Amino acid sequence: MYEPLLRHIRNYIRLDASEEAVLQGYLQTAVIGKKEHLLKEGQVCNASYFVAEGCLRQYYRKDNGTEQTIQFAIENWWMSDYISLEQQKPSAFCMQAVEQSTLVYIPYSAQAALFEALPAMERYFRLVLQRAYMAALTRIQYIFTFTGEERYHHFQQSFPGFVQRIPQYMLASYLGFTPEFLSKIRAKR
Amino acid sequence: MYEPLLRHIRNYIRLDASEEAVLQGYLQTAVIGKKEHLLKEGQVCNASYFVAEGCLRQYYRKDNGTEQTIQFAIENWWMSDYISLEQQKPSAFCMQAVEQSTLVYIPYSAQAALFEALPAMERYFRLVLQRAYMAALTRIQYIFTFTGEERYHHFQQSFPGFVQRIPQYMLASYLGFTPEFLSKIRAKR
DNA sequence: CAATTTTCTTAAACTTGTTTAAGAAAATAC
DNA sequence: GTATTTTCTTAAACAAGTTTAAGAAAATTG
Repeated sequence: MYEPLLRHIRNYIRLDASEEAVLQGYLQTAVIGKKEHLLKEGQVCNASYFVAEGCLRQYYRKDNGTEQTIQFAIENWWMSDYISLEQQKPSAFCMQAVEQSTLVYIPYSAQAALFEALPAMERYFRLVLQRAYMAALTRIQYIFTFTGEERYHHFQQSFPGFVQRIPQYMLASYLGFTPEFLSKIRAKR
Repeated sequence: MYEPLLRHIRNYIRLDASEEAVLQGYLQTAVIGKKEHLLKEGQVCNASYFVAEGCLRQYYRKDNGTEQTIQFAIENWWMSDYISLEQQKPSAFCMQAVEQSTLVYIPYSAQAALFEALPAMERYFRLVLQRAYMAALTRIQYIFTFTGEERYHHFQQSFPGFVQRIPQYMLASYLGFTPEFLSKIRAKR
């Protein structure tokens, strides 16, 4: 169950077998069903989640009532609302399973002790966050550089197969347009 | 010269006086004039820069020749292309001083040794990157939730005075629209 | 301070994507 | 396996923001 995460960590830092055992002492696992929530707006986020299998999304509700997806997390991605987590304040976001998902997570209550016990994990998360940050900037770049249609085709090429896993309205909002417009794009082909 | 950075670090971790002295051994400072570049597209990024005074921006050139600003860094912000830095590959971005700026920076050549000498700095950068990542996600949220005009007014309220420090075409591209449209917005008042 | 370059403004025609509303197709629940 | 809910499609009128082009105002340079 922990193996996907351990494999991911090994790409960034070296932990010996005893350290990996210590790490597992601070982790929890969970299987969450489709459409179940890990976090609802107004709640305090109390863990960082690693997707071992499945898919999560982070979204919020706009004034007009529609849901705006701001991120997906597929296999080997971490997801959390780090602002809410770090400051223990209510989140503006929701986190939901797009499909049944297997998660490994660090409860907020265990986080500080984990970093004390295994300082190398600070580096791991520094590098994970560096990547996530750069991915977010790249996304901003795409939003400003390409039209909605171009972003859709690019997404489809970058994550072939993934488009089939999620409802189109979620993808449309992630790409920054309406489901109606996505239908229009698809009708062209 | 190092004081603004040391003050910033003290918000996140504790370093004693001797550790702060060690830290300074890995840092460099520079004063850079308006419009000078720290990085041009195609070059490998070779440092992370902390703005002690002044303002930097990160941008790239779109196909149509216009410059798209993706980030500003004002006092107490770090800026780098972490992808280019970490992988030592050519950057897609440019980094430029918007006004004369005083910088403290970590040369890539010193980075690994700094983290070995002061592991607490791993935590500092983990937290700095966490914030930067969340700021980028919040920005994506704003882009999708508000119209250009709303984003302009919101930016003006969030950073009063800053709007006066930068050319309008830079702000327009940061906010995701043309300078002509910004003129239109301003004409309304 | 005169000359040059950079930045800002205005306006009309145009493009991209939204809104509204209705029906069709899939998926899920009972 | 029928009923219900969820998701997807179509189309027309509309809104937000772009493009093009020209001139005006500021800032910078010599």
